[in-house]
Amino acid sequence: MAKQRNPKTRSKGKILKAAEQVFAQKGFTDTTIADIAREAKVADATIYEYFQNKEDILFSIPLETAKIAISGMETWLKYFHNPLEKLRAIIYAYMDFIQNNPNYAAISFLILKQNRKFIKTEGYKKVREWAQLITQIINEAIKGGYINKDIDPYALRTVILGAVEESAIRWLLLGQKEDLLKKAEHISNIIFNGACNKVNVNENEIHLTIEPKQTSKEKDHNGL
Amino acid sequence: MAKQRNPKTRSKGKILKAAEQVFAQKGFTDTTIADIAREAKVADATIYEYFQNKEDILFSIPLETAKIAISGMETWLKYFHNPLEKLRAIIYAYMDFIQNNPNYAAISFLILKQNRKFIKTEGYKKVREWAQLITQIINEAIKGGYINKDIDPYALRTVILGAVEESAIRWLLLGQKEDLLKKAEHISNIIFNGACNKVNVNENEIHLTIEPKQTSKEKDHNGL
Amino acid sequence: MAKQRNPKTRSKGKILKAAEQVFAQKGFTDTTIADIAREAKVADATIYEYFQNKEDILFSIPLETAKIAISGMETWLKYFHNPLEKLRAIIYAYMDFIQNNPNYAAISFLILKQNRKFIKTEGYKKVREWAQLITQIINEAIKGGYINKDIDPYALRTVILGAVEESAIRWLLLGQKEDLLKKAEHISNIIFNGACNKVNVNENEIHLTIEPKQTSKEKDHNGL
Amino acid sequence: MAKQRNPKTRSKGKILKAAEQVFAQKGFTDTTIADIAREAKVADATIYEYFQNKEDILFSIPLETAKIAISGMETWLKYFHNPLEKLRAIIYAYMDFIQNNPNYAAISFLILKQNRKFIKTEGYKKVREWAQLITQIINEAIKGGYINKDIDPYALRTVILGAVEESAIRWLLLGQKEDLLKKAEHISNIIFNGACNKVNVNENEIHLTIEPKQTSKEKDHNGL
DNA sequence: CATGAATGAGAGTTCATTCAT
DNA sequence: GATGAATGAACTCTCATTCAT
Repeated sequence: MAKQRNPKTRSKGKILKAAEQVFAQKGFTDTTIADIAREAKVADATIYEYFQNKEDILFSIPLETAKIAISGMETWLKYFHNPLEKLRAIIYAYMDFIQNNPNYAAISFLILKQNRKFIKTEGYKKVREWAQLITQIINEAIKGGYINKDIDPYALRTVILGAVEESAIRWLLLGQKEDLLKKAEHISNIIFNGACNKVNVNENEIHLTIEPKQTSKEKDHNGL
Repeated sequence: MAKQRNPKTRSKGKILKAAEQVFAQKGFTDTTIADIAREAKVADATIYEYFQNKEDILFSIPLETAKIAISGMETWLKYFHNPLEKLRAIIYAYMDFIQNNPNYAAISFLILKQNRKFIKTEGYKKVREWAQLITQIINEAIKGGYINKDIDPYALRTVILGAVEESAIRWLLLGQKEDLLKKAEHISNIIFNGACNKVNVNENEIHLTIEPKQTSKEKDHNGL
Repeated sequence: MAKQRNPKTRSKGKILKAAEQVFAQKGFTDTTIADIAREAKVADATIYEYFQNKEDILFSIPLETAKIAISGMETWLKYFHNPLEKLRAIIYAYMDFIQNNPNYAAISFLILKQNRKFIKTEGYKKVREWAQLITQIINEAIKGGYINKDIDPYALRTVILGAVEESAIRWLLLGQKEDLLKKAEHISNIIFNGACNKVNVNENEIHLTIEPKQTSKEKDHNGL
Repeated sequence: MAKQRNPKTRSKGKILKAAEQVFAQKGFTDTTIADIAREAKVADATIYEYFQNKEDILFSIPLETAKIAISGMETWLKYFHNPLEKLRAIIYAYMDFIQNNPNYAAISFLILKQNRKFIKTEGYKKVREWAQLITQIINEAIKGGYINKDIDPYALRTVILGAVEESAIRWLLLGQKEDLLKKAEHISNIIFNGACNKVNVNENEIHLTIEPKQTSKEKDHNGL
C-alpha cells in the first residue's frame, strides 16, 4: 500500500516492466540487454545492479506477476461455492488474465514454457503453487460428487491448462484477434460436458449443458 | 560396388538427423552449427551446402517427419469407420508418435511452437494440413450425430491438441517417465464424455464411457 | 587465324570472358569463383583446370587484350607520319578503346591499377610495353622538334595517361554518360597547346590551336 | 590530473590513425579488423563501438583529412592573386600533401577511388568540395583572361587531377622514390604552356614558359 | 546508485580450393 | 576434361558482461 519511493526499487521495476515488454515482442534470444536498457531508459550496466544476467531478468518476471495472479484468484474464488463453478471460473479468469496481459502470456507460454532451467527457479514455484490450487479444487469437486470419480485429476488439469494455453498460443501467434472469453465458453462446455452427443442415449442430459446456444459461426480464421 | 548412391541426399539426411538430436537436447540457441556438424560427422561448411542457415535446418525438420506422420495417420484411419473412434485413435496415435519420437516432439513443442517465423515456412504448412485432417473428422462426427451439434469444431480441436501437447511438454520437461498412452486414455474420456458426474442425473449415460476403470495411481510426479 | 576448336581453349576463353564481365561489374573481392563459373556455364572446379586461383584469372585478363590493343595500335600508327599527330591519335584511340571496352577498362583502372602484385605479372609487362610505345613516340617528337626540348618525356606521358585515365574512371563510376571522344579532343588541346591564354602575347599563336570552336556547354554533370 | 579528457574521441582517433596506416600498407581486403585493433592497441570489439563495420572505417578516413586539406588550401591560396599562380600552387600543394601523407594518398588513390559505394558517402562530398574549389579558380582564370576561353574547365581540371594522381599512383606503387615536387613542375609546365614546340612558329612565345630549364635527367625508372 | 567505455569469447557464415570419380 | 561434393581456414560482427569513475 506504501508507494515505492526508493529509487532502487524504482529502477528494478522499470527494468522488469521494460524486459516484459521487449521479451514479449522479440523473444528471449533476440532481445539484447541494450534493448531492455533502452526501453527502461537506464544504462546497460545499471541492469547488472539488479540482476545477475539476462536469464535472471527473465526468470524474475513471473515472480511478481504470479504472486498477484494467485492472490487475485484466491480472493475471487471465494464467491463461488460450487467447485464446478470454481473450475469454470478459473478457465474464464485465466483467459481473461491472458487477454489483459498478453506480454506476460507471451513470455509464459512462448519463452518460459520451453525453458528447462526455469523449472528450477523461484518463479516456477509460484506458477506451480497456482497449478496446485487447481488440483485442489478438482479434488474438492470429485469428493463433492461434482466430477466423476473415475476422472484422473491430473489429466483433467492437463486438459484444462492445455486447452487454455493452446488457445492462448494460437491467439498470440496469429495476431490476437479472437475473443478469448468466447473461446473459454466453448472449451468449458467440452471439458465439463464432453463432446459426445448423448441426445441419442438420453434427452435429459442436455439440460446439464450450460448455454448451449453458441453457433459456431467462426469460420476458419484458424491456422494450425 | 557403389558406396553411396545418393551422396547428396545422404549428407542432407545425416545433417537433419543430427540436428534433430542436438536441437532436442540443447534447444535452438544453445546448439551451435559445430555441434550439429560434429554429430553428423561432416564439416561445418558442409552444412551450408544443404541449408541456408541454422534456422533453415530447424524449419526443415518437420517437413519430412510431418509428411510421414500424415501419410501414416491416413492409411491408419481407414480401419475405423466410426468418426468418434477415429478421433480417439488420433489422440492415441499422436501420443504414441510423441512417445516414439521424443526428439521430434521436443523440437515441435519446445522450439518451433514459439517461433513466429515458423508460421511462414513450408514445414508449418505440413503441420497445418495434419491439423486440418482432424477438423475434417470432427465435422464428420458432428454431421453423423456422434458429436453434439453445439460443439465448436475448432474449440474441440484446440482441446484435443492442447491436452495432448500439454501432456507431451510436461512429459518432455520432467524426464519422460509417464506412459503417454495411459494419459491418452484419461484425456480422451474427459474430452468425449466430459468431466462432470452425470451419475446423479442419469445412470445410463455411464455406458457410453469406454473403459472407465482407470485408477489414478499416479501421484504428484507432476509439476506445473 | 585458325578457329579455336579444341575444347580446352574454348573453356578457358569462356571463363576469361565471364570473369571480365563479372569482375567489371562487382569488383574483384565481391566476385566469387562461383559467380564466374555460373556466368561461364562451367563448374567451379573447372576453373581450376585453367587457372591457379582467383587472382590468376584477373591477371590473365589484360594479357590477351593488351596484346590485341598493342598490335592494333602499331598497325594503326603507321598511317601517321607526324609524331604529334601520332600522339593525338593515341589519345583518341585510347579513349575509343575504353569506350568500346568498358569492362576491360573497369578492370584495368579500378581493379588492377591498385594491385601491388599485378606489377610482377606477365600482364603488366604487356601494358608496360604499350606505355613504352608512347614514350618512344614522344622522344621521336622531341627529336623532330615537334615537342619542346625542355619537356620531360615521362612527365608528358604521365599527363597524357593521367588525363585519359582520370576521364575514364569518372566515366566508369558516374554511369558512362559522357562521350569520351569529345573529352579526348579537349584534353589533347590542353596538353599540346597549353591552357594559358597567349593571345595577349602573340596573336599568331592561336593558329596552332586545332578546332578551338568547342563551347563548354557541358554543365556540372561532373562530380569529383 | 585527468588522464584522458575525451576518452571517446581518443579511441576513435586512435582507430582512425591505425586504420589509415594499415589500409595503406595492406589494402582494404587484406586488412582485417584484428590488424587495425592491434595497431590501435584496442580490442577488436572496441572498433565496433565507433564504427559500423570495416567499410565505415574506410569511408571515415577522408572526412577529417579532406576537411583539413581544404581549409589549409583556402587560407593558403589567399597569398596568390593571379589565378594562374593559384592553379600552379594547387598542383604543388597537392603533390606536397601527397608526399607528406603517403598513407592517406594510398587510401585515396588506390582504395577509395575504385569504390563505387564511396561516391555516396559524406567523405566523398568533402573531396568533391575540394575539387569544386579548383573548378572555381579555373573559371576565375578564364574570366580574367589568363586561360584560353576555348578551354573546357572540366577538361582542364581532369588534366590537372589526372596528371597529379597518375604521378602519385606510380610513386606509391613503385616505392616512393621520386621527388613529387619536381614532377609537379614538369607537369605544370606542360599543362599551362603545352607540350608543343612553338619555337618554329613564333620565337617570342617561349618567353611565356616559366622556368624552362628543367633537364630530363630522370631515366626510365618508370614502369607503366 | 549510475554509467560510459571497453572487451573477451565465440558464433555464424563465406569461399577459395581440393579430390575422387 | 569436367564436376559434384566436401571442407579448412578465416573473418566479421555481436553481445553479455565488467570496471573505473
